[in-house]
Amino acid sequence: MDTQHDKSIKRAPGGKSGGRVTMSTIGKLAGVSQVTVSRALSDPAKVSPATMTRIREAIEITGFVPNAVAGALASRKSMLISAIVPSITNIVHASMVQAFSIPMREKGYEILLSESGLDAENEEKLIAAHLSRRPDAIYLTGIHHSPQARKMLMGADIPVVEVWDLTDTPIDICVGFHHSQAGRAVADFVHQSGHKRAATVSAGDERARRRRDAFSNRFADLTGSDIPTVTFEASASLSGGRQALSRLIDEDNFTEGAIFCSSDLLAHGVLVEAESRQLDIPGKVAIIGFGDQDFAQHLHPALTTVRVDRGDLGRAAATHLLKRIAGEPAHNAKLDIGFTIIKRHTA
Amino acid sequence: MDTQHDKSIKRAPGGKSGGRVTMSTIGKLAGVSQVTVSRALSDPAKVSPATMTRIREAIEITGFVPNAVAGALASRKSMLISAIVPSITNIVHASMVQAFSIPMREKGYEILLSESGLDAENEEKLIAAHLSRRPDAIYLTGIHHSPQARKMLMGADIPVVEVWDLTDTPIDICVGFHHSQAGRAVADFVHQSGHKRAATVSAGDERARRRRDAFSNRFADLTGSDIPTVTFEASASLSGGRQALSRLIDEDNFTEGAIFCSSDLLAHGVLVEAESRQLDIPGKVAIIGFGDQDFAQHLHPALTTVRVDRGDLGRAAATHLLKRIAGEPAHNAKLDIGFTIIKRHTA
DNA sequence: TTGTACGCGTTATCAG
DNA sequence: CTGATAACGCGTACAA
Repeated sequence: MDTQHDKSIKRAPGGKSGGRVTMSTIGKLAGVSQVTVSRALSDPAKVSPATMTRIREAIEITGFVPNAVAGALASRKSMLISAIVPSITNIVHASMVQAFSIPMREKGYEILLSESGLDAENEEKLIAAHLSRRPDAIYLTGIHHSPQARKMLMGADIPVVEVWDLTDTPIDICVGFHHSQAGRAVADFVHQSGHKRAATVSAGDERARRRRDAFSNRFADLTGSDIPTVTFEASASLSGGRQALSRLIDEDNFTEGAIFCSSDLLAHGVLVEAESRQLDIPGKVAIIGFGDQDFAQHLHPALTTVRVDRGDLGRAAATHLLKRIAGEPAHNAKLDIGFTIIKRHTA
Repeated sequence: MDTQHDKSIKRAPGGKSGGRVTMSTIGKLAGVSQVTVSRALSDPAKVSPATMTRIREAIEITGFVPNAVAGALASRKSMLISAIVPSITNIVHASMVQAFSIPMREKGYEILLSESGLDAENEEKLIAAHLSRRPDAIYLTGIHHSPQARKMLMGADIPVVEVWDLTDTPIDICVGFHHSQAGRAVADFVHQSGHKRAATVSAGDERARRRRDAFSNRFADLTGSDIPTVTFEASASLSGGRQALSRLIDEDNFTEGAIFCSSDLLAHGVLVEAESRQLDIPGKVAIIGFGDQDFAQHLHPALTTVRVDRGDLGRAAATHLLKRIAGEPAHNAKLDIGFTIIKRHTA
């Protein structure tokens, strides 16, 4: 169709008006070669102050912005980090990548961010798309990836950090905590608080289920009781929590015991519903959330929950990745960031 | 004499197993040239089924992932969209880019996302960094950018969409609403509800201030009263809201009237503090938030607030950008997405 | 349907 | 300190 555009560009090695401005353009203006411009930008100490000045001026008047695409191709370094998270609107993951991004950005890396929606198949496609941009490293959420994804990852030959979970067989680096451990710890906690019954309210994602199951199994071992559960396939919401408690009460006749929720949001919903039913908290019904979000401590009564330091986690992921990028062959590194049960007033 | 390809492959220094696999590699394996591989990938219909199969096999066994960096350089299309938001952990912006990303991703675009932290100088650096990767378009938050940033943006000659605010002089496309209009509307609303006094609790960012000032000016015009205010330079938080009300009461002797907060989070804090002081809501103290976040409707009493449809906004931004990318010369497009006051039980 | 030649805008490697 | 020249891996004419 419009070959005019192409032509004008091909023809433009000398032209500049509106045409692309490259290092050659700058060089011409400053009376040096393109290579010198490149050096001036990457290592100013290697060019004479005089030419440096002229180059600066040329850049200033043209508004030249170096083409990092060409740079990446030539140097085989993209200064790009690929990151894949389940959802960017989920504060858990948003705050982890945020913490992760800061040190990376300081080192000159940019972040290519995509959302997998917790779908392994979709994640695989995203990994392929990201890998095609030749990132210098990749940040993944969780430890479960399709076989094909793993293969591509290994083949890419770049550092990989898997966060928010732990495994004995990481692709490369792994920074997180054991979700099942957290579930068991909560079970022990509520059992020691004297509760004889328990229930769970959980989102459908794999890690939430793992916490829930670990909790249920441990609590069952401890008390012999069976543990009713409400699971959402959709994403967690406050109203979901309210409905969950209603179902627990109306369908499972659960009117006394501890309720372990897979997120503070769900816990908040359960709390709201419990209050509207004027249940005694934590006397008869105890509620435990997960995540220790900002609002948790301000609810009435303040929410007992499980805290994982997402800032630390993200920073640790960055630190380890940076080391690997720098050449340190720290394969199969595992870092357990742990968790803390924050006892407040709902349990 | 241009046997570059052969040379480069033979030359592969340290030639080990993990040598880079390119389209040439695939071509060799499939018995075709590099171009045919390129075509097979971009337009399968243009190669014979037989070669297509052989190429597929070669790709399969090598785990080849096309190099989009080289592709972008050659085609002058990066299929990359640059996005700059104040903060990724702010649900307002996270949900807008999320909505924006979906249609973009569907069209094959990837998102390069960075956080400016509401700092214009930092934003300028980010814009430069992003522009160096030659994105096909750019998504910016807000309408205030440094002169240098504007210059670079104009020079980049790519579609630009500015969201979450409105101006008569957009760089290119603009999708948002008038913050001052929202502030005035809230002033009218509380005035009509019969309040004779008002106060504001606001974060320090420019748009929040604009809403606050419009509110204050209008309310002052309407009632002649002066409007005490608490402003945070730090990011808004629930505890900030609590402190704000304390200050309003203790320092400004504000015990009756409407309080317009710059976010639901701050409003929640004010609400919590008001309840702990057992103030009559909305009888004596009315509280209006901003954002209509998920939790707003579930608070007790449910929070009256201002809603802006961020999903619509993000999608609209994507739609318009896509059109511009497709060649539509819709310069200086403005789209007012509007806002709604959601009356609930705090005002 | 397939291939050749070349350019995209840098960095890397040598020379000078 | 500066400059040729060759990659980097792919798309885009144009030919065959």
